Amino acid sequence: MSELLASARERLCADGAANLSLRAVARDLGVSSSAVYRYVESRDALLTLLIVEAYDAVGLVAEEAAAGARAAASPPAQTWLAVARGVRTWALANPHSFELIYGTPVPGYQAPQDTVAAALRTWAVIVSIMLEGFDDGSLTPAGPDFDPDGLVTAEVFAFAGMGAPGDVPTETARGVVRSFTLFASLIGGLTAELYGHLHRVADDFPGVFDATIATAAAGVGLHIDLLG
Amino acid sequence: MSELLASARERLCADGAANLSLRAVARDLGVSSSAVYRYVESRDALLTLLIVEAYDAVGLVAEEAAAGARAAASPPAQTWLAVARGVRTWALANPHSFELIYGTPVPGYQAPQDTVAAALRTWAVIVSIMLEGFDDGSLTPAGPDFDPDGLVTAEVFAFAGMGAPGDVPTETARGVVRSFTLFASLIGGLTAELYGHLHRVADDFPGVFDATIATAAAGVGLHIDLLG
DNA sequence: TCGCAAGCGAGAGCGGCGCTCTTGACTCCG
DNA sequence: CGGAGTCAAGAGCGCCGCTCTCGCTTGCGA
Repeated sequence: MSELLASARERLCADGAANLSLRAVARDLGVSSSAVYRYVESRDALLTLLIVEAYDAVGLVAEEAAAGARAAASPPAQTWLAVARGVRTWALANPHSFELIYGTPVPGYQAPQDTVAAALRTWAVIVSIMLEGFDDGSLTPAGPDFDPDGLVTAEVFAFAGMGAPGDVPTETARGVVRSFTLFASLIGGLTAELYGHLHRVADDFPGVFDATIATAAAGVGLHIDLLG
Repeated sequence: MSELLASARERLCADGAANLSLRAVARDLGVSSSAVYRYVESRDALLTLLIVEAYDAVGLVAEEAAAGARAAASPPAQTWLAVARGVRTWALANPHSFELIYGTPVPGYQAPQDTVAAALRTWAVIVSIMLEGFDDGSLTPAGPDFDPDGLVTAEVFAFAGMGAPGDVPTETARGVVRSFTLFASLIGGLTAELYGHLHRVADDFPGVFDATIATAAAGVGLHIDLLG
């Protein structure tokens, strides 16, 4: 079973998610195609396993980057930059895994509950950075005013340890909503780079990525220093 | 040929890009599968045609939204909001077309020159809004300082009518780089919403989208009024 | 020690796919 | 009337996901 997953990972790296073939994995293992079905229910189930692995991998990368930055006493803004750079490095090294989770969903669509827990790890890192910014007062949003009521689910506030939505100060709730911009700029920036939308547009990809992340973060209120 | 494209569009809407089958299109047309190869070289070539159509469609939507906002004498920030909302509406109505251009590239990768011209339409809209902001002085970036030298290609400055990179003032060049954040937040926000990353996180999808766009735009220097 | 059940893999087979090649019908023009 | 060109159909190749049946092995209770 672990051999099967290893072989599938390899195939994924080589051919991409769309071309991942159960028969090819079976051939790699020197086994008949039907034998694979003893271990995995279907091709989609195999993909789901790889999706969970990918979520865990990117979550781990984000956690480690954040921990490293905090160990160096970085302010929240620099911690976020470190996380974003870490995720980018991972995505460039594992483009097919990135596709798997942030690209087009392959089947009709699914999202079994297993994937949700793994996906939360990255969100947790973002939330923790926002909270850190609230606490040390370095969070000074340039972002717009808006009414945050009803935008996000109660689960999110509970997840961030803020209690019921009614108990959350308006400015804090706005901060939570704004944190989506961190996520969106990260996914969007990586999508643009990996899928060729910067072709003939950007020359210095890491530089453009940093600038994109830092500009979006400035709207959120995290002022990243790119010159230091 | 036009019937073929129409049928392919229909199949795309129904089944998605990954499941678009040349044989199915042929069946819809009441024609043998081999007959389709008279008109289109391969499945990928058919997809490329649809990709160009999608780029043109989203470009047109963006242009019309910008024109409408300008006709109403909106400031650049509100024009950008109108464009983003227009693109979102289009993406929700045509999710498979959105996937085609901003999702995972289906084949190895290609990007024939045909697609580049169509893709530029959307960039042109973004650039025009930025220039408008420069001109009327409403562009006040909260974004970080960085050295913009060498980040973007000379083509971009030429495309924006700014001449050679050496002639562009540093702050203007920074603005051009920052405009990538508009693009990234748009793609990232839509990716997150369409591909289920806001599941159990956001309640009010249009509201979260607006807030995301406006927050990122604030970093760029376009201050969108969401309350008015 | 024997017998049986459970687990496992191989192979054949189904329908569908992209794509190619041959064959035959139809049209147009010298 | 006859050749040339255009077009579609059909068969066929190798691939895919998936199912089913059939043997082989293993292990365990009698």
